[in-house]
Amino acid sequence: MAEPNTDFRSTRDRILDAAMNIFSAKGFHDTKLDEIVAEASISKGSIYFHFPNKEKLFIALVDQFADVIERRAREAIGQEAPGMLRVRAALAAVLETFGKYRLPAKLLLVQAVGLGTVFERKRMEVTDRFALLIQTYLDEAVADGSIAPVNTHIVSHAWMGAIYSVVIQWVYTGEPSQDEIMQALLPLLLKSVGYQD
Amino acid sequence: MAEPNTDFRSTRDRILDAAMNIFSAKGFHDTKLDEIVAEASISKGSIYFHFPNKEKLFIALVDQFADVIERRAREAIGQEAPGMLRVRAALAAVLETFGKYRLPAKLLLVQAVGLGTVFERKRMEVTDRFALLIQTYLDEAVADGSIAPVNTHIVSHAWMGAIYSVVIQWVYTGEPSQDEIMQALLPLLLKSVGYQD
DNA sequence: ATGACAATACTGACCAGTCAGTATTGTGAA
DNA sequence: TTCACAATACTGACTGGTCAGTATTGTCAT
Repeated sequence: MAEPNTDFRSTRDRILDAAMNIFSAKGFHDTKLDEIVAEASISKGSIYFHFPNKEKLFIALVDQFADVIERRAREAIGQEAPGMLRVRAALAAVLETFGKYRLPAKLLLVQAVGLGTVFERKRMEVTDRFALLIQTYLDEAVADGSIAPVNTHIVSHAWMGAIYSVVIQWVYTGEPSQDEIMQALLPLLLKSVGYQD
Repeated sequence: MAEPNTDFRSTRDRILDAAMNIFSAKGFHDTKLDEIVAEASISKGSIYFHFPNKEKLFIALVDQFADVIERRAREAIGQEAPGMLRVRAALAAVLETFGKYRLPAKLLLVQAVGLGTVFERKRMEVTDRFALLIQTYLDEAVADGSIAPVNTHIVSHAWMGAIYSVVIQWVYTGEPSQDEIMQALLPLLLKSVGYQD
């Protein structure tokens, strides 16, 4: 009865892949588990073997991607001297990572918004995690005199929002290109705290 | 049989009020029409007398608020001389309006995101409307030399995102205060295009 | 033969939307 | 001013499709 498994990825990974494709395209509520089943060529029972429910499956995807972004940002930072260069490197890493992973970006920035309270908490947690990362290094830059004092809490959230919205725009329309974004957005953000390359 | 109507607002307005309260708190999918019915003290049929379906009711609220914001921004602009002062006035007006209307702000910036294609189009339409407004006056400011040339398309979207995300943060936590936002965010945005008060 | 994993048919709670009927208000003819 | 009728506004019990989650049985590697 069971087809021989000609696809050597584990069932769990195939579920995650298919779920990413469909969730990111159609959103949480408009995605039927049966669609994921079809796309992944697995069985519905398998989903419930690997994940407790639809919600947790979705959140697993969000967490997965949030981890990737944060790891990349931290790696980029690690190679830079303290101060504003670190902030710059982190921003560039985040932008690059969003650019490299369109679907996860859309999942996190669009599809994970506006679902009930449970998801909202998760999304705030992720957003705050990034904002705090930025804020930390901004504070550092203020402390060592790279930039003049600013409300780093507001700045970090404003930056996140700016990045999010330009990335979302790009995810939907493909415009502006990643290059343009990098060349226009990065200086814009840095200038906003009075820093010039 | 019918209770005497001691509430003189029209039924339609009561539906809109209740819908705003509940949609903005719980999101589209987690809001049951029966909850709106209870909150508004009307009948389910009335909703369908005044609105074709749940989706259109939600969108009516979004449109209503988008109109308010745009009108206020245009009013603020009308009283300013051309150039960067107009941009500044529009930003201030938008921020102030978001501040004054917490629930609609949350509806538009959070609850209207990540619902399927229909809503997404509406949300992009609204966002683009604002972004274009800003972009127009930014272009004006570039033309008359108030600021140096920039990619006004990216700038306007980045600004929208920055405003959105700080406002969302404020909607959820009440922090930072509107005053702080005004005093930190406005200069930040203006500085990002090289303009000093 | 046992346990990990997979396939499929099935269930039932849920809830948007319906509709036949009632109430209220408006109109205009006698 | 009153009655007949119409148009509009509102009611709430009911329905039917949907889909997350489950039960059951099957398979295969060790």
